[in-house]
Amino acid sequence: MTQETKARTILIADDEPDILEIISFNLQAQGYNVITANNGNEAIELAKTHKPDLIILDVMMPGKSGFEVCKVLRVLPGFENTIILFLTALNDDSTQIKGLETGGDDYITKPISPKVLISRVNAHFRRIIKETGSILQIGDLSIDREKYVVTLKDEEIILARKEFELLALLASKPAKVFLRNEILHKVWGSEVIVGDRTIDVHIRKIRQKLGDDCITTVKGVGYKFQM
Amino acid sequence: MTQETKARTILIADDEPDILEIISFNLQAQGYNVITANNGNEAIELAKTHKPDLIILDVMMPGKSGFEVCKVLRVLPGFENTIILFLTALNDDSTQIKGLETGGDDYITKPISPKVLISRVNAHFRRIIKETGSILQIGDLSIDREKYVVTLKDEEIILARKEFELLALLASKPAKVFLRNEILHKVWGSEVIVGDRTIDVHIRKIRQKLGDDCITTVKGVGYKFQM
DNA sequence: GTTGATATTAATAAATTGTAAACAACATAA
DNA sequence: TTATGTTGTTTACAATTTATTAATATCAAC
Repeated sequence: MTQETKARTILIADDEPDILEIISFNLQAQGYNVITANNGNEAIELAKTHKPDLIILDVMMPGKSGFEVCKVLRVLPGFENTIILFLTALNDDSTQIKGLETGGDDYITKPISPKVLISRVNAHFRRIIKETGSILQIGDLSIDREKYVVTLKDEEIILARKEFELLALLASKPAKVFLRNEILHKVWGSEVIVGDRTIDVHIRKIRQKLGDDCITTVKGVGYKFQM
Repeated sequence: MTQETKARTILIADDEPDILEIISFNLQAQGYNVITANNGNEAIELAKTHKPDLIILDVMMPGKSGFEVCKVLRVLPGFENTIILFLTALNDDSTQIKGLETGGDDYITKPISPKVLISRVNAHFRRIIKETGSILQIGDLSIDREKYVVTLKDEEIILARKEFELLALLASKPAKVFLRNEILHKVWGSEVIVGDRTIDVHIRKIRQKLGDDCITTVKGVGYKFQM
C-alpha cells in the first residue's frame, strides 16, 4: 500500500448529527477514512485509539469544547503535528484568534459548503506531504523521491534517472495500467519524441534490477506495476 | 544570527495602498520583515529577489491576478514550499476552491481584522519545521552558520564562502537530493547566471577538503550530502 | 503459420559530470 | 604602489554514464 493511496484518516467531532453526516459523507466520497465523535471526550478517546491524520472540531460541544480538546491533544505524544481544524458558527474575531493560538491550524466558520471544506482539508494535506516528503512503500520495495533512492528488501538499488522516473510513475498507482502514451507524456514530456522501443528498453532495465515480476505487460495497452 | 533575530520575510501584494499599509504595519509590529508589491508582476519580481517565507496575494490586481502569480511561483525552483495566502473580497465558494487548488495554503476574505490575519500568519509559520539553531551537527561534521566555521573531527576546515553556503545547503537536509537548479537558486540567487560547470567545481573543492564520500552525485538529477 | 505486438541485445549517440588549468576580480600585506 | 594570495568563474577536454536506436528474436492470438 502506498503513501499516496493509503487513505488518510479524519476524525470529526460535532454534537449535531446532521453536520457529522454531511461532512463525513463528503469526505468519504473523496476517499478519506472518516470516524466521528459526538462530543469532546469521545473525540479525545477516538483520537488516541485511531491516531487520525486530521481532526475537525466543533468549538461548542457538550462536555469539552473543541478548544479544550485541542489543548489536551496537543500535549499528548503523537499529536504535536496532527492537523486540527476548528469548524464553528462562532464568527467573532477574538474566538477565531483564540482558536488559532490554541494550536489550531485553521478556523472555518459555518455554514460552509462541503466542497470548500474538502478543498481546505486537501490543502492542509498537500502541505504535510511536501514537508515530510513522500516515500512510496509497496511490499518490500520503497521509493524515496526526495532522496532518489530505491530499496528492495533493504538493499539499495541503483536506477538511472529515466528508470527511476518510470518506476516511480508506475508504482505511484500499483495495478493501474499506464498506457504507453501516458508514460511517454509523463516521463519524457510532451515535446520530446522518441522511438517506439525506448520504453521497452527502460522497462527491461528495471526488470533486470528489480526482478521480472514487478512490471507486467498488458499487451496492446501498456504496463502496470505489481509487487 | 540567532533564531530570535532571524526575521521571517513576508511579501504582500495588493493594488490598494491602504490595505498594503495597514497589513504591513501590523506584521512589522509583530517582528516580521515585510516587503510590498502593487501588482502581480512586481510581486513575482520581488519574490524572486527576496525569497520571502510567506506571500499574501490579493486576487484581483492589475496585470497578473493573485492566482496567476501563485501559479507562476509554484513552478519556480525554491517556491514549492513557500506559504501562499490569498486575501480577497471575493467570497464565493468556487473562487475559494480555485484558490486553494491553485496551490494556495489559505484563502482569507476581506474585510479582515489585522489581528486575525496575524493569527493566521502565525499559525502557518508554526507548522514550518523549526530550525535547530545555527549549528548543524552531522556525525563528525559540524557547521556553524553563524560563525562560518566547519569542523570535521574537531579539526577546523577552511571553506570559502560559496563552498560554505553550498555545503550548508546540502547538509541542511542530509540525503535529500538537491537539483542543480535548486542549488543555483539558493546559493547563487535567481538573477545571477553562471556557467554549467561552476557547481561541479565547487563540489570538487568541498570534496577535496572533506573527503570524496561526503557528497554523492546523482547523475541527471543533482547532489546530496551524506556522512 | 501469419500477424502484430513486445523482448532482448548490442551498438551508437547523447548527455552529464570530473578535472585541470587559466583568468579576472578583489583583498591584503609588504 | 606593487606583489601576493584567495576566490569565484570559465574553458576545454576527458571520462563516464545514460538514453536511444536498430536489428533480431520471441511470443500470443487468431
